[in-house]
Amino acid sequence: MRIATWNVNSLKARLPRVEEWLGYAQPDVMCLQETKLADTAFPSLTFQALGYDAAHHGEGRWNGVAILSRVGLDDVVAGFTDAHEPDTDARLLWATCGGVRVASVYVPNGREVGHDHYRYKLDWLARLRVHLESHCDPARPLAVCGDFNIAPTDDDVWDPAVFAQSTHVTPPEREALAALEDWGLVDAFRRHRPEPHLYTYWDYRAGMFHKHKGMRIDLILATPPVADQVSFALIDRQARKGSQPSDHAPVLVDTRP
DNA sequence: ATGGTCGCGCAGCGA
Repeated sequence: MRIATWNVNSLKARLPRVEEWLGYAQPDVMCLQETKLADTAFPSLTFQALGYDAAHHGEGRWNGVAILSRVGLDDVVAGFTDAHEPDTDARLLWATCGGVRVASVYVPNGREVGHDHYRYKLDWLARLRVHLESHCDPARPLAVCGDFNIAPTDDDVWDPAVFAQSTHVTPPEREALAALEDWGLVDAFRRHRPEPHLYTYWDYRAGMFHKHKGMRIDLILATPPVADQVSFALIDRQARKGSQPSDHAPVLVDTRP
């Protein structure tokens, strides 16, 4: 099974590129983030015509996550299901696809260290960990895919010195990510591709993509029943090139049957 | 890097 994730930075703006990508990459499950669409504007029929069932959790101008699947799409749940206030943002969607519980996640950016949004980011990640503890089992197939807005290690940024004291690399953020791994998730791409300086995001500004100055912040975190079966892993840099690209590239992993 | 571009939506914010 091929599982992919892509922060598309507006599905309306990116639909032609997404259709093109589905055509040549042929994922079985595709998680999308930053669709920036209301549910009523989500192009379900376009994906249906390409052979994909789809679920979307959106709010309109910002955020928005989706899961496309051609191996079944069941038990769809949007957001957290706990006793706390519902998340103000559309950042989390669950579905079961081909026997794998899948989450499409768009972790808050954090904006600045010390900002209210930075606290929201850390709280959001802690809440995700609690959700895993209460709803999921690390012994069963699970893949949490999306834009985590965290570079797990200094190997995942082009110049750690530039990012010192910045969001995406701070110890509290990395510890929050490590807490997910402590529960039982494995960075499936990294396990298969250990070499440093492989990125999934490059700022549109200043020709950062062409200078190879990026960050690896889009992750596929999977439990061992999935992660142990990965046979291939790729960041598709081609998708970051050409006309009207997202500022993120898709990430995919293949698992053995 | 903190200039430099996008997307949204029509000013300026968020990333």
